[in-house]
Amino acid sequence: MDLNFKVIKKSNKTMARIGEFHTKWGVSKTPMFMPVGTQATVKTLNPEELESAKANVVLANTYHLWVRPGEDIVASAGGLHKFMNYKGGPILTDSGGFQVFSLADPKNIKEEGVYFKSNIDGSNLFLSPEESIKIQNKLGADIIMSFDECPPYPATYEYMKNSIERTLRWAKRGKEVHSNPNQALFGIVQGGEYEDLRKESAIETVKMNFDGYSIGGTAVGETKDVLYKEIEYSTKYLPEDKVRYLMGVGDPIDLIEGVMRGVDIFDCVAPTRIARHGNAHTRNGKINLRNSKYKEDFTPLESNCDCYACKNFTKAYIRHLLISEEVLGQRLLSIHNIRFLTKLMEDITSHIETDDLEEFRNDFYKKYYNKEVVK
RNA sequence: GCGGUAUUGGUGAAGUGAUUAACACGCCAGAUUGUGGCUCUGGUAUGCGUGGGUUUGAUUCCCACAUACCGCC
Repeated sequence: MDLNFKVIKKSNKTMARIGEFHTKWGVSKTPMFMPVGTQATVKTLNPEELESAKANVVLANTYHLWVRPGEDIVASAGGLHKFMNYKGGPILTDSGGFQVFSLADPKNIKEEGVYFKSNIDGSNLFLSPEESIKIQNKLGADIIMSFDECPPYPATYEYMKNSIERTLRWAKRGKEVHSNPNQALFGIVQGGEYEDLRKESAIETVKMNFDGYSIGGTAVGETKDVLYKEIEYSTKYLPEDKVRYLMGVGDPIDLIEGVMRGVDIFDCVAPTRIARHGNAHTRNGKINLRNSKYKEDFTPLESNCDCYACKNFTKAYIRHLLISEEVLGQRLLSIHNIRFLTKLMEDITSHIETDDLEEFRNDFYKKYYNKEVVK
């Protein structure tokens, strides 16, 4: 399915752009951050809370839903949206590629697919590109991903070359079996830190004419310099009129840098994971609410934030909840962190409008890290 | 009043006549990037009830005192 992506405004200074795409859930505006709901739920949050944090697209994971409860059960429920009662926007499913590679022994990555062990009971499982797409067809998300290999970092040039070529063959195999016309299918660019491989991967993937393009294999341990180059090496060879999705990146500064390099959408577990571990993003940096200095701090996480947590609760209370292991603490921080990133994307958008995103970046960086941008 | 037992960090406790007093919890701090994770990694008693004594050396042995608990009158 075509997402009818349109670029509304382009920066004259960077590759940043404002755009929108369309699904039956309406218009989705980019640049956008998508929270992750691996097991058909954004951990600790209900759909109303997601909407209150201005989430639009949410992610779910093919691997997890395949092993439990199984794609047939989700299909019987009427698809992911009905199963999880999410009406706030589109759902995107990851192919399972990333999970499989964290569970598989590298030598069990074969041409036909990947052999690995279940994280639940250790049983032997096999996932192929065709199977991944078929599962995603049944799960019924609006946007689905090709089954790719997410190579480790660092990987040798030889390894990476073989890997991207296999990922290209897998993309083709997946596309051939894709049978749900209501779903947009994305291809995934790989190639690690090697420009020529990113280029080859991008060009060959684009030739297959997907509904959008993902940039994968990033944020796997490389430095930020390398990450930004990987993004550039990829977006450079991707078409203007298709959505570009940088997978797994969610550090606030990386979102800005990504947009400046032409990325439209991002996802990341970080805002919800760090929330569950007691951390909150603020414009003045990340803070750990478990720290004793917040014991008597009766101010909100951020005084100018419009999220439910900031409008109703204090740091001292949230700290108390976290220390007492009350789940509301994790929930309030999750709401705040998601809203922090969706608000960041709104600010990025307005600075593309005024075409001064670099200044915004510098200012944000200075406040968040309490230092000047290096370079 | 007499007898017995006990007294180790914020808590529950282990332990030995002698290099850094175990472990757990708590507390303090850090990590976390297509979620195998309410997870992981660090730090946390200049001190073993108080005062004496024995000894080369005592938290560990002895004495007194204090406190607590349990018996008995």
